[in-house]
Amino acid sequence: MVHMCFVSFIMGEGERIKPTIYDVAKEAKVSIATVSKVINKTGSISDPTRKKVNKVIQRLNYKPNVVASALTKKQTDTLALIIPDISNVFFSEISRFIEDKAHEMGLTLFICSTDYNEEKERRYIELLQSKQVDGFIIASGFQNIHLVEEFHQNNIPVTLLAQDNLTESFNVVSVDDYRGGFLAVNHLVSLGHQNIAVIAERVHSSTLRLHAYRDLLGMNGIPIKEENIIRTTASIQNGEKAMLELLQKEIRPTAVFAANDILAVGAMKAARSLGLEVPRDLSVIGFDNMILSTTTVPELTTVAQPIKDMAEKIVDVLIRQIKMPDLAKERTLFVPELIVRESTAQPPKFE
Amino acid sequence: MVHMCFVSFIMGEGERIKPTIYDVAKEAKVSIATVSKVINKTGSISDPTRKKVNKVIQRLNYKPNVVASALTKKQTDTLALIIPDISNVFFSEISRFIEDKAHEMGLTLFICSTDYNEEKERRYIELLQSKQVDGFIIASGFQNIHLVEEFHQNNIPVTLLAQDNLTESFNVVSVDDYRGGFLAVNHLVSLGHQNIAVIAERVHSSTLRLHAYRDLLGMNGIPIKEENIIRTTASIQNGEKAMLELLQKEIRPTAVFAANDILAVGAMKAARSLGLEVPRDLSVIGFDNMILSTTTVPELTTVAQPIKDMAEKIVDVLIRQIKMPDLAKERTLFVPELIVRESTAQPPKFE
DNA sequence: CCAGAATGGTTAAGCGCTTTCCGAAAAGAT
DNA sequence: ATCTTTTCGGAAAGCGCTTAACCATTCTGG
Repeated sequence: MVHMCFVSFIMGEGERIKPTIYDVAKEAKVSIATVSKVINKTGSISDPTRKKVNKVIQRLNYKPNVVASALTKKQTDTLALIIPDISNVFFSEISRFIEDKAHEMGLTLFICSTDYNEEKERRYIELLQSKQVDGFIIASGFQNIHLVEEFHQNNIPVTLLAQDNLTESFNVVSVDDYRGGFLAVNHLVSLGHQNIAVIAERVHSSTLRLHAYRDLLGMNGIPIKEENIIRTTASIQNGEKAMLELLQKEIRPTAVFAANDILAVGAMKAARSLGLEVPRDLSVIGFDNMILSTTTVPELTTVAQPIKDMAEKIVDVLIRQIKMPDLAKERTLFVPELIVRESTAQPPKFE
Repeated sequence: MVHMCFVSFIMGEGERIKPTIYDVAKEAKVSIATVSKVINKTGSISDPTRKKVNKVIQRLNYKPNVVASALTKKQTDTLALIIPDISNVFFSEISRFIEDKAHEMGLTLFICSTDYNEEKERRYIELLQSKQVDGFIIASGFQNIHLVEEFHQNNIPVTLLAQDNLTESFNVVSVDDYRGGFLAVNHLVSLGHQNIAVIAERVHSSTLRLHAYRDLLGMNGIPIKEENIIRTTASIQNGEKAMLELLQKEIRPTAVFAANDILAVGAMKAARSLGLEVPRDLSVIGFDNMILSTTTVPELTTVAQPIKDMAEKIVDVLIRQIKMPDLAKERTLFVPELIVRESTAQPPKFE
């Protein structure tokens, strides 16, 4: 008799209906409250009844319906991660670390790609609010920061990843972009480069990296030529196009600082297509230290972000904010690291 | 008076409480049933009341709680995508297409990385069942297919992506791996290669590609040397290691078929580290046509999968299965395409 | 031996929605 | 003018769970 399955589990077509907490309670001859308590390890339940209930749970293969529990607890244990594009390696790598950390903390993640598109941003944000996610992580590249401020004011927990905003105070974790830009350009300058171009994205973090570029050139008495600075969006093609344009100049740059590795790869392709050799004729430095930077020939010199640490930190910060909404907001800046590989060298000598 | 916000929306600390359907109903002086009907466009509601209700919804900035509606409708409009690793470009690219298609169909996606690890697979699957996802997409690389069979028998919709299984009948969409392997090896053979190595993953799809290799060599009267075949898992390092080993032989292969682009990139690195030039000394062909294959020097010849079409097809199939569970299962095979770039050439001539 | 404190378990309300069933009113048919 | 439909909207049950409040034991110490 022990393993008999009772009638309510068999339907017309032989379809199995999922057991509910009521079924478990009935089988174990206790109330649903008791079952709930053993599942959640709350209240005080004696050892015998706990075992009894657990046995029934096993036998019926009962899985609590967390939709129902989310409704009562007003908490879904679900986070939303909003990024521009999961197929961009930078975001997929960091997403992976965020997923792992979230999962470790018992949370599940919706990952949504918004393509730098305000309409998609709005649609996803509304949808995810409807889905009652417990908090949002907004990654760099989010366009309509105003949207975020909106629900920030409604006390919905948000943290910003590699993205800052001055009009409202958010929790943010980021790499120190200024410092990263500094490291990159300083590397080029100390190799002897004077004519350094920049290909940067049109996002805030790139702007900070660009500030470092200007300041550093200034500190070294190197004149800044605006036509050496191109802003675009991250893609290999765009990097290539930008570099082609930069190499078109009468006096062409001997080095280029690409604000991320994708653009750097494009730059290398452009150089190659013009018959230039990297790093002999052109030094290239990237940013992010993505897997890409080790697959190029020559391998790419770049600036690494500690994305695993950043990922874990941002989940921690978000969870803290969910639990204690009134805590003061904080910014955490991680320090980047220069990774010297093969794509940078001294500038060619002209007599 | 029009924009007055009523008391229940202001709490002690100035915190706003989300309005519920009751608040809308009260404000609009209708029943909650009516509000529900205008939101879902069900039942029959006169134009004036519909407008009235919508106006209140606007004013209160009401967003339906889909957790509650999921509980009553027993449907979460959420899908689970289980892959080995989102930071692997192949999976992040295909995930992106799946996300887009799912979103277009009104569904949200949980993307979960299981690292070829049975324990993680089990944990995620159980969690997601608890979260009441409407269906699963299981991508290639899933280890414990037995787990899947289990809930397949519980009538939980599952479709397999680029993964087949013979013991149970699932809906599957995949590329025609055998044909893809055929295209790749045939390309090498017709360039004149006789000594062709293979680096393959330990997954079913790679096995099929390997079958094509064997059959094709057989058809061309080329003897198959088992020591030319290495099986490993996908990573640049593993590709490199495998290639190094293959190049250690007395008579070394003149070409290698890597079962995916990641391994191919590793193979190219190995060749380069031994001072060999691709394709002059070694032809390399990959599989998948990932973005990686255009960033290498030389660019990688590979076999492309129509991943966008596959992604769209698989969510269509899954949705169909969710709606009509009793339909017969089907396999959809997409045909791959050879993309010739720079990494393959005729074998070196020896006199 | 009994008041008071633990301990172990139950009852019942309620989370925010969907949906069936029903009744009233309006519209059409005779 | 009366009867039948149709249209519109409401009442209420219920989805599967959590939790506050409560009650019944058993345990403790004076």
